[in-house]
Amino acid sequence: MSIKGRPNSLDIAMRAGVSQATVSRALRGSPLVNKATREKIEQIAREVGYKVDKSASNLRTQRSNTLALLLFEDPTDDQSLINPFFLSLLASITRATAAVEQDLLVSFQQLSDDWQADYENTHKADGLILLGYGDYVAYRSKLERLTAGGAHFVRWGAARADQPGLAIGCDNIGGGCDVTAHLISQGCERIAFIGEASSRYPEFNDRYRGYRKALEAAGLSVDPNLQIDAISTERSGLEATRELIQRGASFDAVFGASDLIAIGAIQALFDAGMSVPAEVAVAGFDDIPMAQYCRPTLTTLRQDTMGAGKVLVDSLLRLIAGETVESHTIPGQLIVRASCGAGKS
Amino acid sequence: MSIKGRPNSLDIAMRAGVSQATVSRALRGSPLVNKATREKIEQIAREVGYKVDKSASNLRTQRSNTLALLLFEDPTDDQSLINPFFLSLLASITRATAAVEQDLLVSFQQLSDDWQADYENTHKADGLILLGYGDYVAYRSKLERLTAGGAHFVRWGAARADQPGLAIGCDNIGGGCDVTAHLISQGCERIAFIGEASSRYPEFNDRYRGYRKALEAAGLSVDPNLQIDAISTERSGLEATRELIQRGASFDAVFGASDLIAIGAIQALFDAGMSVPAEVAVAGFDDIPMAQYCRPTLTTLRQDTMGAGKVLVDSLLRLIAGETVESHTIPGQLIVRASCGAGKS
DNA sequence: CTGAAAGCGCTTACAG
DNA sequence: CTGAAAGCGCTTACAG
Repeated sequence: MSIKGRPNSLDIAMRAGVSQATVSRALRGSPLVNKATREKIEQIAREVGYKVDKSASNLRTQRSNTLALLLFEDPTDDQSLINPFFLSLLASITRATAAVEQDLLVSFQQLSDDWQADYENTHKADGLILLGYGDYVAYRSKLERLTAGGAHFVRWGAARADQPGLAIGCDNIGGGCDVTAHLISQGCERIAFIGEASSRYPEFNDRYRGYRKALEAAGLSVDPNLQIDAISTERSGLEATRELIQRGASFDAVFGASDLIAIGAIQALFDAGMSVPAEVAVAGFDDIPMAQYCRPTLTTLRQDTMGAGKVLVDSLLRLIAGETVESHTIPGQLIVRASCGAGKS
Repeated sequence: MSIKGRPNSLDIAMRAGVSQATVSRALRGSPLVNKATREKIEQIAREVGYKVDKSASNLRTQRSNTLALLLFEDPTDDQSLINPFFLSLLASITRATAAVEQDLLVSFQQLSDDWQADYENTHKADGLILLGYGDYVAYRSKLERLTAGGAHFVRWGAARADQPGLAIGCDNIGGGCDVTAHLISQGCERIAFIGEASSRYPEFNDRYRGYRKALEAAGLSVDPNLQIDAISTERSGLEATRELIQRGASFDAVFGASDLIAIGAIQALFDAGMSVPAEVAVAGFDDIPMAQYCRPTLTTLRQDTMGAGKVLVDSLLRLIAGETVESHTIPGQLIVRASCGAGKS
C-alpha cells in the first residue's frame, strides 16, 4: 500500500493505531496481545494483503523455516528418469511440509558429483531430507562433512547401527519376507533375488535378509547363484536377469529389489521366451504407479508414502528443535497382482 | 567461526584485514574490487566455510531469488498420483533453476481449493511457474487475483489470445496433427479422440484441432460421435472409452489426449475384448515413462521436458527483470511404438 | 579501489 | 497488555 509496492508491518501499525511491535506480536499469535487489538490487526492485514516478510523474519529469528529435499541416486543414462517412488515421496513431503508451515527447497539434481549445490542448500535450510537408492557408501563421506557442520538431517532408508544419523524407512526386512513368503505360497521354490545386497544398498540388503528369512522359514535353501546385483533401474534389472538366465541356473520366480528392477526382469524373461507368470513368477518392491500398468501387472510391496512424508517431516522438525528422535520403521503392504500368478498354486 | 556457530561477513573482513563492505563486494563479484583482495577474501571464505546469508541478502536487495512451482490439477481419487509428465517437468525445472542460482519452492498440493497455500508462496517468490492439465477456467480467477497483485508468472500450456499471462507450451496443434497423420498412415480411418476439447482444457483443445487438421488434410470426415470428454487420468480415459464403445460407433483407432488417457483406453478396449493394435490402434501424448512399459508399448508424442524447463525458467527470469517476453511453443517428437501397429498398413 | 554509514523489515528483551 | 529501541547480516549509495 501507500507509495511502495507491498505494505510492511509499520503500515499496518499506523492503520491500526498501534505500534509496529504490536502488529508483529499479534500476527505471530502472541498471547500477550489483547484479543480485540489482535482481531483488528488481523482484519487490516487481510484487507491490504499484508504478509510478514520472510527474509526479515528469518534474519531476525535466525531460522529459515525451510527444509531441503535432496536426492541421491546413481546417475543413469536416461537423463531425467528419477525413480517414480521418490517422486511419490516428494508429493507427500510437499504436503507434510506445507502442513507445518515450512517451505521446501527441492534439489533433484541427480548429479552425484554436483555436491556443491547440495551443500549450498544446507545453508539455506534448517534441515535436510535425504532420499535415494544410490550407493550409500559413496554418499556417506559427503554426509559426514555436513554432520560435522552441525546440519540436521533425516534419511529415507534403512536404519543401521553403523550408519550416521536418523533414518526413517519402510520395514524392508518384513516386506522382503512377505513378498518371498507369498511367492512360496504360490508354489515357487527357486526364487531369484535381483538387487545388490550389500552395505552400499542397505535397503536392498534388508529386503534380501527378509527374503532369506522367508526361505529358511519354509525350509528352502538359499542358493547364492540366485542372487545378482542390480541398481534400481529398469535397465539394470534387465541386464541382471539376462545374466541370471545365462548362468543356466534354474528358477521359478524373480524377486526384484525394486519395481523398476522387476519391470526390467519381466522384459528380460520375455526376451528369453519365458512367460510370466506361467513359467516364472515376478514380484517387486515399492508399488510405483507403473506397477499396475505394466503387463502382467506387478505383485509388489507397497510402501506407505503418505505416512512416510509425515514421519520424515515431523522427525526432522523435532530434531531441529533439539529433541531426541529415534530411527523408525513404517510397515508396508503386500499388493498381489498378476505377475506372480495369484491362484496358480 | 569464533564463538558463534556460523561466520558472517564481518568475521571474514577481520581475517582479511579489510572492511565488511569489501567482503560483500568481493563475494558478489563486483568489478570494483582489486583482484588480489578478492582472491584473498574468497580463499578465507572457503577456509572457514562462509556462505552469504540469504535472508539478510534477500532482505537488503528486496529480491528472494526464489521461484515457486505450483501445480493445478483436477483432484483425483487416487490420492498422490500426480501426472508423471509434470514430475518430469519438475526434474528439468529443478535443474534449470539451480543453473541460474535461484531457489525453487515446490507446492504440489494438488488441492485445488487450498489456494491459500499457493497464495502464500507468491509472497515468498519473485515469480511463479504454473503447471497443470486442470480446468483452466476454474483456475483462471485465482490467477487474476495474483496478477492484480503484480505477481510474475509463466504457465506451461497453450498460449491463447484470450488467456492472461505468458504461456510456454508444446506445439499441441502440430503434435496432434502428427499423431493423427501417423494413425492415418497406418491405415486408420475412423479415429476417436478422447479428451475434453474445450477452452477449459486449452492443451487438449489444441491437440484436438491438430487431429481435425490431419483428418481434413487426408480427406477424412470429422465425426463428433468419435470425440468424448476426459480429463488426464487413466480412470477417466478408461471410462470415456467404455462410453465410446457403448455408443456403438465404429472406430479403428483411439487418440488419447494424454498418455494416461491412452493407457486407460487400452485397458477399456482390452476389457471389451478388442485387441490393440490389431483391431484398434492407440496413441497418446506426452511420452511419460509408463508409455514404454505398458503393453502394448504406446505410440505417443514426446514433449521436450528438458528444453521446457529451461525455457520456463529463462522466460520467467526475464519477465521478472522487466523484459517483454513472448509466449513460445516447443516442438514435440512423434515416438512410434507397438500400440499403433507400426508396419501394419 | 576501499571504508563508514544507513537501512531492508522484522522480533524480542526491556521497561512500563 | 503495549511501546521504544536494538539488532539480525547483508548491500549500496556516498565520499574519498
